[in-house]
Amino acid sequence: MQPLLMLRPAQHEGARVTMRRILKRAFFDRPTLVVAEELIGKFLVRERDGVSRASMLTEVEAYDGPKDKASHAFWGRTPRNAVMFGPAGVLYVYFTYGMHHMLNVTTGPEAYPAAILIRGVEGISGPGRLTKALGITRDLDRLPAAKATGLWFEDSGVVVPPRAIRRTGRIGVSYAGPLWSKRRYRFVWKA
DNA sequence: TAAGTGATCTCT
DNA sequence: GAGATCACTTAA
Repeated sequence: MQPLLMLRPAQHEGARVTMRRILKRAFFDRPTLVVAEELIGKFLVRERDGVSRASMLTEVEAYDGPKDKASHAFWGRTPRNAVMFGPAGVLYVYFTYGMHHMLNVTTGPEAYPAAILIRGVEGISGPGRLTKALGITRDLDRLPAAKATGLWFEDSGVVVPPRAIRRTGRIGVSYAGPLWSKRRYRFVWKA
């Protein structure tokens, strides 16, 4: 049986008292690709009006370092992307295509620009649809991923076998050239 | 396959 | 301020 079917968000609600393990900054303060792969199978928890919803992560993309041509940080620090240059475990939410909010979480050490784009959770695929479904806007930009923020990451207890995670090139970044767009920086839980 | 939408950034 | 661009979605 697939782990995906063994523990669903609804069941997590009942198990939280003994299982809650919010991912701390130290989890994100590691190499971006490592964090990205380990995020698969973790919970993304969104709390609004006292109601929390946990969604299991199924798809993420890494944007790693100043040399990553597909990264917002490649052209240097700007007001928008400054948070990528800061400490790990901070939310980076930006608006694009005139209609979509994109949710990212920063990784790696201070001054090293990197973040992970949250592309999908169980039942929702596509980064724009995800933020719309969970009510994520730029109000959350620059805030730490923590309970006080209303958005955080949590260990689920699910162990995703490495062979269940497919690595592919990143989506929509062909402008960065084949070297960077084809790098296997996208992690997808192949259920 | 292309329209839609608006913030962001790079020029003037 | 103008113009180009954009880590996307949807309808066709």
